[in-house]
Amino acid sequence: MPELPEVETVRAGLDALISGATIVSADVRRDSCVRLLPGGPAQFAAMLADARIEAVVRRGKFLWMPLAHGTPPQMADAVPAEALSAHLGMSGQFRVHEGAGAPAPHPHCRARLHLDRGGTVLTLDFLDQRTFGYLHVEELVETADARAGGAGSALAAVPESVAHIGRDALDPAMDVEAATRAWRRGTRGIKQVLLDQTLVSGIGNIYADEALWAARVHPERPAHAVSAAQSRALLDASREVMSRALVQGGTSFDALYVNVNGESGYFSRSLEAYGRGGEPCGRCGRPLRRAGRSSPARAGW
DNA sequence: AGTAGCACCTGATTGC
DNA sequence: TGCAATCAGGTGCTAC
Repeated sequence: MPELPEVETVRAGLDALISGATIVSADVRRDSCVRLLPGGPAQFAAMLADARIEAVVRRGKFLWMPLAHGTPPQMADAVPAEALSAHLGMSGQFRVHEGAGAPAPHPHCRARLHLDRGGTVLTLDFLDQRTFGYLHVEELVETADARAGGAGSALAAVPESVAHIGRDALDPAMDVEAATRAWRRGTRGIKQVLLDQTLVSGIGNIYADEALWAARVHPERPAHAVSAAQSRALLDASREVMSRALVQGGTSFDALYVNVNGESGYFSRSLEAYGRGGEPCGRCGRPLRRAGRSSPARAGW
């Protein structure tokens, strides 16, 4: 499943291939992959036509591409007000084909965008087997934390649907003290809190389990019973394991095949906890016990 | 306000 | 063999 490292791999791949390209047309092959607009998929396609993709940006697991329309003389100070946003859900993928004669759309292809990058024909397919992902065209809005962002963040605005999402674990502008303080409020199990994208974004089921294992904190421990030191250890562990995954995801990446398949195992050999219920713990050798719903397991903390 | 629970959807796997 | 139940999982909405 795509979590922060997988989505960042996709973002970097897309950015290299389609930034600066103009959208010629959009072909929505399954209406429900486009978020509700008053005019439906037709409006979606109309809003994209002739727009130029300025960049590919990410916060947590959310992706978006600020759009510029037309080429007015005063373009220099024109700030994109709109973006094509995307969420990969559980199974979303982007694939780019360069040149004319793109292959027939895959059965899971939900939308196909035709692009032009300086005269080169590009085909951008959005694939999504389980259909939890989506595409959307929406306004960019300023958020308080975007304005307060310190050094390192170029983010000035985020799509409306991302406004409630917290800065992600690898964002240099994230406020560590505020984040760990927020984590320790409330009665929910700490794993639930790690998965709450409004506090710190980007952490999903896999990396939550890995961080909990590394920091030796039980996933069902009430958040208020987690110490400040443990909370910082959890954040550090999340960053560390996601950084390692990102390096591996980034290396095995083919320029024209933007890989998003989080299950494809490039990092799975390194996992200590996720999906390992019943297997021996890498620290103590005792079997890992499943904890909670579909949570992996834990032993030896 | 904070939290639990469910809906959303499809393909693979398991059970009868 | 064939069909039905189960699972997987991120997000967003509703209800308590």
